[in-house]
Amino acid sequence: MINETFTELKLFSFGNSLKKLGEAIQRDITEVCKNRDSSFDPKLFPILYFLRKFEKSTVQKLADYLQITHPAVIQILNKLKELNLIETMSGLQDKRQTYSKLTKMGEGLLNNWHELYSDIKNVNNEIIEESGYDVFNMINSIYNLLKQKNYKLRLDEKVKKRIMQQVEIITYNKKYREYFKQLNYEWLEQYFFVEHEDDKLLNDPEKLIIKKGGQIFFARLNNKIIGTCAAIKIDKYTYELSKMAVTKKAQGKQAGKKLALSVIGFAFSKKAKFVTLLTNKKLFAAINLYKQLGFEIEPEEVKSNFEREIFRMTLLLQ
Amino acid sequence: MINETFTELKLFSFGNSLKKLGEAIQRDITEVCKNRDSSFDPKLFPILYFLRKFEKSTVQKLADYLQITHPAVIQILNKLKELNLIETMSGLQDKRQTYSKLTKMGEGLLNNWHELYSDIKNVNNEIIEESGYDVFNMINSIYNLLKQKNYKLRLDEKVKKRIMQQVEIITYNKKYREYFKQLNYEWLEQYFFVEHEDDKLLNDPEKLIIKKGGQIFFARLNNKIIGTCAAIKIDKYTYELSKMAVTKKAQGKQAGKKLALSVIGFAFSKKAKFVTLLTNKKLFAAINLYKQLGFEIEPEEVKSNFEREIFRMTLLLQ
DNA sequence: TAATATTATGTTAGTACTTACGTTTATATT
DNA sequence: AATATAAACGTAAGTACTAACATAATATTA
Repeated sequence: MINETFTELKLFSFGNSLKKLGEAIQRDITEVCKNRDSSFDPKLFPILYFLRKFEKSTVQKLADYLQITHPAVIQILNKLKELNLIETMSGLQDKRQTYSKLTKMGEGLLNNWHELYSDIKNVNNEIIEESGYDVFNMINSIYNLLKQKNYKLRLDEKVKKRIMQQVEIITYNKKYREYFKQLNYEWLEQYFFVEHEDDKLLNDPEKLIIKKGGQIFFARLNNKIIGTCAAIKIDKYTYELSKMAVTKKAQGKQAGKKLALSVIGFAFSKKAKFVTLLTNKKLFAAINLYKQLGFEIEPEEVKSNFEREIFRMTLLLQ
Repeated sequence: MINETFTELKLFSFGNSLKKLGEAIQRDITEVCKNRDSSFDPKLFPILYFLRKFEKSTVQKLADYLQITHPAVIQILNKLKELNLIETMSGLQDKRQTYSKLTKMGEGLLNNWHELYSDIKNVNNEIIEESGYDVFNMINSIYNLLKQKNYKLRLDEKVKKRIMQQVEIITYNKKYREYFKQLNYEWLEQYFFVEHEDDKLLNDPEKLIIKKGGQIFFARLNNKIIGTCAAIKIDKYTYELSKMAVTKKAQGKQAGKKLALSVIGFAFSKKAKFVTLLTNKKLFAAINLYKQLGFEIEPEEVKSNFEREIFRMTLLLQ
């Protein structure tokens, strides 16, 4: 029972599991090294090794190749300096740089350490081989996966998808009429102001939208109506996506996308050829959504009787 | 060129590589969570989750199942307490224990977090699946390998084997005669004192050992003689392993084992049936070595003319 | 039953990093 | 040439742990 819990949690914190395993191994190595005569410190080794191979190096170069931050490098370099294993000098051409190189003592120590270093490598190799897993390729492939598409993006996608699944779309029903008006008022008052034309439509949607062959959709999340959108019939071939409004509290939950998709679906089911809409230049998020769904901006800007800087977008249904 | 260096170092510090990968993933998760509305802290989650499932728990139980140390648990519990997410009470039967359980607020928060928790699990799962590696089994199998035979043991074996390979064994030669005496004096003076009987043998090994069909072996490491041991012929079937001495500076380098093996090999090549020796109760390390090589303690303790608490061990050659 | 060992928790200090920020120098842009 | 921007390094402080120690309660054993 407890093990099940643990397995579940492991998937949640598998980064931590990797970290802990790595730490356990490093701890063992450090402990073993400490108890040997020449007090080999495995933490210091990689930098010394690198300096032997390349004679001298700047801080940044060490940080890059050891894949640690530059303060970490500096802290190790300071220790090495205290132990007289390296010496540092500032760069000749570029005075910002600090070059480090091994002292005679450092080289000597490195030679002493070399055999223990090999032994440790052999033990690690033995463990990896015995485990039967290609640990290095695993590490690399996970690194690369995260480089291609970072964690944030992956999680954002998952969250959006989940929320979208939770949002239900329902069609018009008298008892929701007030929501149609309220949501649109909230939206209009936020961005513009409510005009007579709007008012008429919002107060009698049944007559002006439904009875004329259109439809009104509502988005529901946890039994609360959070958004609405209308499909208004223009002619046999054309429906207008209009009166899209999502309450501010529920933004980012993909309700708009789902509502728009419902309108498109409705038009398609009526065998229409076009879905068209009017939108305003400043509604960036909405415009992006429409583009994502395949709407294209009409070349000629339209002057409407609403006092807004608006233009038309149209989707061609196959 | 640099990449080669890096690959070599990676094998040396593969524990660190694992650790860094794990850290990178955890950092991403923590960052994403911080930027969400309800400031979900992934570090706090496992304990809350565990407490919901089991209602209450002691510190130790949490530490065991989360595989962290108890101070780590306490530090997280303190944070949870500050946030009023848990409350603690000391155990009723066992007053040493401290039980923690969720508050109403903790439960509520956990419910809020639950969906994001699932999303994170899904992302992790996605990454693991995309990588194509069975990461969890890998982690487990490495843990188990280290449980079966810990790192220290593995490394000790490697070091011993390497050093043993470096120690050469050579047979008697006039120019080494002084070493035979010196090394034994050093050893005798450390543990006992040099007696007349010893002195005779050490001063004329050629006459008293070699000419009587025995042999004297020397252990050489980096062109320095570090140990010696004699095979003294007792009769046609029996050789005595005697005058084993390894300089203190070179102890732990398996020279003793290699010398003993040389004596056994010598006796075997002479078609002997027994190798026997006298040793003292207080020489634990030596006794262990002899046991390891197959020597068995003779049941009756022997009174020798040396003033020591000694007994005989014998190896039966097949 | 007293002495000793073990267990459960708490505390402190250390470790091996990190992030955040500041300073100096170099490079690009206007 | 003046100025903005960026890079390299250094420092300080934080983080998420650990090891080591201390203390009190409980269990075991002579």
